[in-house]
Amino acid sequence: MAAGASALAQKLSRFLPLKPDELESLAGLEARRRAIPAHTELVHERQTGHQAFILLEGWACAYKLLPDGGRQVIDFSIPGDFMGLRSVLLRTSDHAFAAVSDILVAEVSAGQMIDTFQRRPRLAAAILWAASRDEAMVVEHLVSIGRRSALVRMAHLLLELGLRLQLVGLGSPGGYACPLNQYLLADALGLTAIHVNRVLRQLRERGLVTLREEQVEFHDPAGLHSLAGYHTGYLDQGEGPAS
Amino acid sequence: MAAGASALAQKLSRFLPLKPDELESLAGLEARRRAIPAHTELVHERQTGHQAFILLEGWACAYKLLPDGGRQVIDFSIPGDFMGLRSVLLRTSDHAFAAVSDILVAEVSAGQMIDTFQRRPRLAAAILWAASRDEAMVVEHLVSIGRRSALVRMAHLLLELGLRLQLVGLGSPGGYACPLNQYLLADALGLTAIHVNRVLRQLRERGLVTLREEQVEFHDPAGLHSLAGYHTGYLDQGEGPAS
DNA sequence: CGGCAAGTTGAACCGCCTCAATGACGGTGG
DNA sequence: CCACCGTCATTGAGGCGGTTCAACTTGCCG
Repeated sequence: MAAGASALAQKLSRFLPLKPDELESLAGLEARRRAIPAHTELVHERQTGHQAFILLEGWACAYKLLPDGGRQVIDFSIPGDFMGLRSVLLRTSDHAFAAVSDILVAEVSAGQMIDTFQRRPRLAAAILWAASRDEAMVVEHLVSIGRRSALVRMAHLLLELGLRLQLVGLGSPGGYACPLNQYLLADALGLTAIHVNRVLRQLRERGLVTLREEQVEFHDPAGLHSLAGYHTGYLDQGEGPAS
Repeated sequence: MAAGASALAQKLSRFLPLKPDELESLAGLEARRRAIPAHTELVHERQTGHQAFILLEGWACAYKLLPDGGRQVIDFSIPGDFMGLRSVLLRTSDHAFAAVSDILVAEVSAGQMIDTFQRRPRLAAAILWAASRDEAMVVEHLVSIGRRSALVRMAHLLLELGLRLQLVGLGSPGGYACPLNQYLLADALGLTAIHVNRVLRQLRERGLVTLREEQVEFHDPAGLHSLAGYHTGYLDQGEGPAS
């Protein structure tokens, strides 16, 4: 893989080494770029219009709002992630997207997607693999919220984000830059910001992990894995074709 | 659509009216049938071997087990649902499947799937639409567990199952047959069976809905919708092609 | 300097859990 | 035929995890 390849190209190459013509098609999907400032809503819930985004730089999140004003963050998007791929087939978007930090995205129309899928089946398979992996992450998230304690949930999330970032060349085993504040973490984990604060304190006091000044630092990765009961199976960190 | 068509054919036809040759291919996917008794595990977590199932009759559930013995049900499968579609691309299944009642399934190999996708692009789009819809349901489920009270969660689940069943010709606006016991509901909603019991009692005493002898009866659909803050957008109950 | 967003901490409350027990039902074997 | 069992539903009492409300701090920016 060429140096300087996009985060998405890096990620897909883990599943399937991409050929020059496939990389070219991928670059075509990433051509129509747009910078978006932090805290902007890209897509609102139930928005029609079939287009997806590829996140090139920065962090975003997918979420749903509730009638009572509450918010549930479905997942966080990092460079190399598709956003809104589902709305290419569904009539409307089933959730909203917002920029967490300043971000750079590529807009992809439904037509472009379908065209690429027909002309580049291997690339299509790789993109569907990535989408399946994202789905598996949502499922793991659901399990977290349903059956794990707040402490374990937080540990799990911080570990998962670390692994995902490493796959696209951001972050290291020791930590990573993380623009998420405690409100966002709370809405992701189904907690209040206040309790997130207490949970982070516990993790810090146990010498496991620190989140300070937008930086996550793992002090005891083994201890954290053990606390979180973490196994990476669902992430399928690609070691060649699955089939 | 022909009378007596499979539940899956009924469902897909809502998205895209299927042509005879497409219905034939679909029937081909549903040909290799197998009866499975209740409470049997079809696929265990991290199972390799790329195959999917189409549920033809009965109910099943997808779930993950936790180290502490807990269980989180990801979703329930009803006739016309695919199970394990994701494991066609992912190296291993990211969760387990079990039969809730006695069921009848069709086994579909990864090769068969890929072959059908290449030869019948319209059918492929319809199947991906159904898969996107399933994903949207998992997302809604996540929102429920993360941000809704136990009472609202339960109301939401019972309503959603009702709508899904109606789409494949099972159940009516007044209710439906439901083989789920309180333990299963608890593991789906992130509660204990004991609390499920109390929640069901509340719903009953408020005159909204009853679950007795494997039968759900809606006594006040409007009141239930209002309590659940239910809107059907994410279900995309198909009224013709989306694109 | 004043204002706002984000983080931190304490105290009281409550939704849901845990532990414990009881009842209803169908199946099974003596 | 009935004693026995396992499964499921039901109910009570007490406890804990996480919420709610209410400060107070810190840092940033105009």
